[in-house]
Amino acid sequence: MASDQVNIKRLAQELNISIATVSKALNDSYEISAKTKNRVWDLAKALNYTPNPAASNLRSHKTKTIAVIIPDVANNFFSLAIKGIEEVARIHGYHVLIYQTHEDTEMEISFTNSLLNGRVDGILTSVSSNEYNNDYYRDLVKKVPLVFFDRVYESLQTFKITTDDYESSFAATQHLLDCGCKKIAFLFGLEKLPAGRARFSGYQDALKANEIDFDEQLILHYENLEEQNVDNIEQLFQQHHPDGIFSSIEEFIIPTYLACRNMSLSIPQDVKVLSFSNLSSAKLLNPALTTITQPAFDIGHEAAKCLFKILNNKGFDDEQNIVLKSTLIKRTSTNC
Amino acid sequence: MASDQVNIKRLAQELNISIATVSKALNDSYEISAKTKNRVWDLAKALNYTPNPAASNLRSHKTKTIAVIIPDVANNFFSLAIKGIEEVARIHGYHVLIYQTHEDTEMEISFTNSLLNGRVDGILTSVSSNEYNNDYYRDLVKKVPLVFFDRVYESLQTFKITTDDYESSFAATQHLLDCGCKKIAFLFGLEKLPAGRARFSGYQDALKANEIDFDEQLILHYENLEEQNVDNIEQLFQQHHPDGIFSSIEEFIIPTYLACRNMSLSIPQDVKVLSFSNLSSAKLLNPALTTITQPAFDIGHEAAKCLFKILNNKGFDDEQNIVLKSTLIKRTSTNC
DNA sequence: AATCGTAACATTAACGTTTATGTTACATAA
DNA sequence: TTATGTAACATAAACGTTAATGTTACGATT
Repeated sequence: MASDQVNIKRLAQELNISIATVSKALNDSYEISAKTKNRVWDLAKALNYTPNPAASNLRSHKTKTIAVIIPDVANNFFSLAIKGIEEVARIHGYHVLIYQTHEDTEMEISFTNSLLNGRVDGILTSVSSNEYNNDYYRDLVKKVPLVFFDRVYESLQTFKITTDDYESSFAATQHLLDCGCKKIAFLFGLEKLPAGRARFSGYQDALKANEIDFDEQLILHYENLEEQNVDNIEQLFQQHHPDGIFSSIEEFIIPTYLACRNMSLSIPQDVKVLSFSNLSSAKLLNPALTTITQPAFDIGHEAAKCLFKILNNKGFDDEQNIVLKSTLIKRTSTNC
Repeated sequence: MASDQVNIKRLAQELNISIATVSKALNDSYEISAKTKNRVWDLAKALNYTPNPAASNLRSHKTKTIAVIIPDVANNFFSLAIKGIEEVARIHGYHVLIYQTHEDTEMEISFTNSLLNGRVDGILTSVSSNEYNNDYYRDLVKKVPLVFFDRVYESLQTFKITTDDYESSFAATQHLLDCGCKKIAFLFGLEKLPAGRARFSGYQDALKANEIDFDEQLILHYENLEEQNVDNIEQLFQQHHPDGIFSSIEEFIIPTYLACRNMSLSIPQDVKVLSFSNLSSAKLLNPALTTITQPAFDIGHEAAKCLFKILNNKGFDDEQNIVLKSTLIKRTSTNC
């Protein structure tokens, strides 16, 4: 585009040395004398040389690129996680590719497969909720360095970064019970995934620990349409009169508040509400919402660090589960 | 990793034809007979062949990759924009690289420069707020297909996707005036960028149109610390008693609500508040917040479409400004 | 029948690196 | 002295594509 592209051949010609020497000098090889290295470095800087990534990748099988595969970018949790990932990648001089699956396992697999031809050095993924597809990943982890975060598959030979879903869910349920709730509805999301099931178990076990019978009727499953969720929640109230709402995913918050508003139920007087959430404005809601907040940024940070650990050690038959703690932030919506 | 890598050489051997024929068949060249193409395609599918991106890129100078450079991923506006970009990219079979500048122009330029060696086919960018650096981009747009969105530099020979900042700002100010406000404070962000200045002008001109004197004292500049902003807003109230707040960036919302809460000012009785924002929970705030909402997803969508227009036409000395409309959503925070 | 055009392939040279394998010159060891 | 080791470079072969150029066979044209 500008004048002739500057590559190592050009540098070699100008310095009257071989291109191999230039390459090794640029890579700071021990084979090259300090004097020659400096000549190369100086000229490279003067001519504003940057190596061609395609050529380098083709030859060395290193791409300096990782991929992040997630359900949705426009989500408080995932955008924070990406932020964490991106920071670690930048420190390592790596590039970050983003793919959105829209909770569609088929698309997830399609994206993943498109990365197996050497486009990336590794993959960070948070799996889709619409299906549980352990088999695919069982093979995949053998083919490419892969780290799961938050939404993981179990018993796979790789790194998994999660949060203490069970414990935080138990604690949150206990908090509702402590506030006097007797009939706590559970708004169920991520049902097919370990994360969702752990949250559900925490809820169930907290009830059991307090000798409260589990009531199937108080479980509401997530639908993709916001209005549908509002309707469902209203129906739940009309039929079963819960005095507490435990929302296991952020997507239920707006429907819950809208339903309460529609039915003139006041939070927390008539019903106490809490939810898993990374909503920064939770404290400004009407009323301020009690949340179980996952350390989204840290999860991304940690996941990326694990991936680079694999990339540096080569041996990616390592397995490790890292569990970070979520925080229960008590606010007005669960005031006693 | 698995068995021998499957490449076109392997396909050629198995089919007993030349690698050139395989390559052309895979690319559906007119030179190859239908029969041969089918043999190649069938075997390629059978062996699960996917072309090596590095080799293809090295030879053809096409990367099937675009870069998105933005200040921050964990931001409602930008994450929605990315979502729009990613969708268009997927339709075109392109990959998307993400870079965060953290509002730092130096990092922005560093990222951008690292992409000029053929790593991407084009760049989408929303520039940092900490500096106005037209010069750099004046050269850049000649070197690489580039599309600006939302935060643009003016008078550059390329595509720019923006929103009607001036008009929506004017309308929002008019709305506050219509609700009876006499002293409207302006919370100023993006001051160095055309977007921020247009919002400010819209505010000023609306005042002028209503024969209200502009008061420098009612302007508050954004600080990076949330608490600092809270303090500043409280001070603003104590010293100048505004009856309306026009926040030109989303980041002022929480500080504004907190300041009002701290000072026991009730919205909208004591002061009416509105803000530029893509906060999905705006309607659930206490009180529900009137917003000027930018079509973030559409902006990303449109920006990506423009970039692909450039990539397909080759001629990227085209210039075009596309202006999308923001929406003023009136809610309780500006009730009369 | 000789010529030409062209469909359908093959040969081969890139693209810009990295790296395995030479090749020197010179210091050191035997 | 000769052999040996090694520092510091050069040569050349990959990596897996694409594309410019060659080749062949065969039907159409004159």
